[in-house]
Amino acid sequence: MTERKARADAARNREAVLAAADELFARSDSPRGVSMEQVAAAAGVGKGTLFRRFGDRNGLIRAVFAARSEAVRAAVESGPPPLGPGAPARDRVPALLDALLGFKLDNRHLSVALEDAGSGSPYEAEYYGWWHGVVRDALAETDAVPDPAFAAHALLAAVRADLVEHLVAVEGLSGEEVRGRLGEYVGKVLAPGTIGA
Amino acid sequence: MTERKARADAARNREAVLAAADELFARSDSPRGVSMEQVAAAAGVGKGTLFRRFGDRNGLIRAVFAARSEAVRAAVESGPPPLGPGAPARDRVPALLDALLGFKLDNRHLSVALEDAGSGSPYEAEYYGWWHGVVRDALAETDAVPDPAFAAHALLAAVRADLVEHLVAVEGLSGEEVRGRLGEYVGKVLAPGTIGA
DNA sequence: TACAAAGTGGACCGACGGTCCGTATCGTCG
DNA sequence: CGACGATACGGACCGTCGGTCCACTTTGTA
Repeated sequence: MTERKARADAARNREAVLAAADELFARSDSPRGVSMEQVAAAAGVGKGTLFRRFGDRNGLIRAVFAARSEAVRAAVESGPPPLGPGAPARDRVPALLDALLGFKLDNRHLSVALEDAGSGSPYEAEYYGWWHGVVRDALAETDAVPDPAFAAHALLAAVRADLVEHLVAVEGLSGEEVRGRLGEYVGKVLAPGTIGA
Repeated sequence: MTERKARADAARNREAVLAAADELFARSDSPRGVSMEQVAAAAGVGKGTLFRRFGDRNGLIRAVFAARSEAVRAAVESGPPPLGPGAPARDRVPALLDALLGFKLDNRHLSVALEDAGSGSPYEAEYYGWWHGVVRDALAETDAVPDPAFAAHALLAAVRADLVEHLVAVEGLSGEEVRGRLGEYVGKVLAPGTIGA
C-alpha cells in the first residue's frame, strides 16, 4: 500500500520539455520543422525520456496544447458570462467562437501542429470533442439552427487553425479583422429567419 | 524551331502512375500509408520517374486530385444549372456545396491526403482558390451575407475532407444524411434575416 | 548505507522522401 | 535503314526522422 513518491526529476523534466516544445513550435514556421530530437535537445533531455513521457509526437503536441489551453478552458467552464456558463445562449455562442478564434490567433503554429492530419484527425483529439459539446449545447438552446450538432461542427470548422493562418498570413487580415468577420458570420447563422428549406 | 515530338512512353507512364496512385489512395485507410515507393512499384515504374514527373509527393497528390475532379469542375464551369452558371445564386450556392461534398464523399481518402497539412496548407492548393472564387461570387450575388469572401471560406470549411470523414466514419452518418445536414445549414446561412449584430 | 524501483539518454533501427547518374529508349535526319 | 542526340528511365544511394531498447544513474525507502 505504501506508494512510492513520484520522483522530482521526472516532473522537472516534464515541465522542461513542455516549455521547450512550446517555444519551438511558436518559433518554427512549419510544425513539421520541429523534430523530436530538437525538442529533446532544447529541453536538455534525452530522446528516450521524451517518448517515455509522451508516447509519441502526437502525445507531446497534445500535452503542450492542453497546457496552453488550460486558461480558455477554465474561462469557459467557470468564468464569467458571456463566455462562462449562465449567459443567454445567443450571446454565448459568439463569445465561445470568438474566444476559440482568439486562442488560435495567439497560438497559431501550435494549433496548426495539432490539427495537422499527420497527427491523426483533429476530430479525434479530446479538445475538439469538448469544444464541440459546449458549442452544440449552447446552440441547441438558441433554437436558431435545425441541427445543433452539425452546426457546431460547421462553425468550429470556420476557425480551423490553417484557415486562420491563411487569412492572416496570406490574405493579410489582422486578428481584429478576422474576429469581425467571424462575428458577423456567426451572427448570420444565429439570426432568426427561415429554418430548413 | 521544329519541336521534337514528346515521347510516347512518358505519357504512358504518366497515366500509369496516376491510375496506380488513385487506386492506392482509395484503398489505403490513411494517406500516410501510401509511400512513393509503393506508388512507383504499383505503376511499374522507377522512383526516379515518379519524382521527375511530379516533383514531389505533393505534386503527385495534386495531379491525381486534379484528374479526378475534372468532371465536377467541368460541371460547375459549363454544365447545366443549378450547378453550372446561369442559375439564380440562391439556388447555385447550395448546389455548389452539395456537389463539392458529394465529390469528397466519393473520394474521401484522396481528399484527406490533399488536405493533409503535411502537404502544405490546403489553402495554397490551386483547387481551393478556384472553389473559393466560385462560391464567393455566387454568394455575393445573393446579398445574404455581409462578407462573401469570409462566408465562402466558412462554408467551404464545413465540407473539409477530414470533417466529412469524421462524420461518416466516426459518427456513422450516411452520405445522404451529411448532405441533408449540410443543405439545412447552408439554407440557414442564406436565409433572409437580420444581418450583422 | 544498502537496495530496488523509477527514470534517463543516446546509440540504434527501419522507413520514407528525395537525388543522382549510368543506361535504355525514342524520334529524327542523312 | 542506320546512327546519333535528346529524352526519359530506374534503382542504388543519402539524410532525416519517428520510435525502440537497454545499460546506466538517480531517487526515495528502510
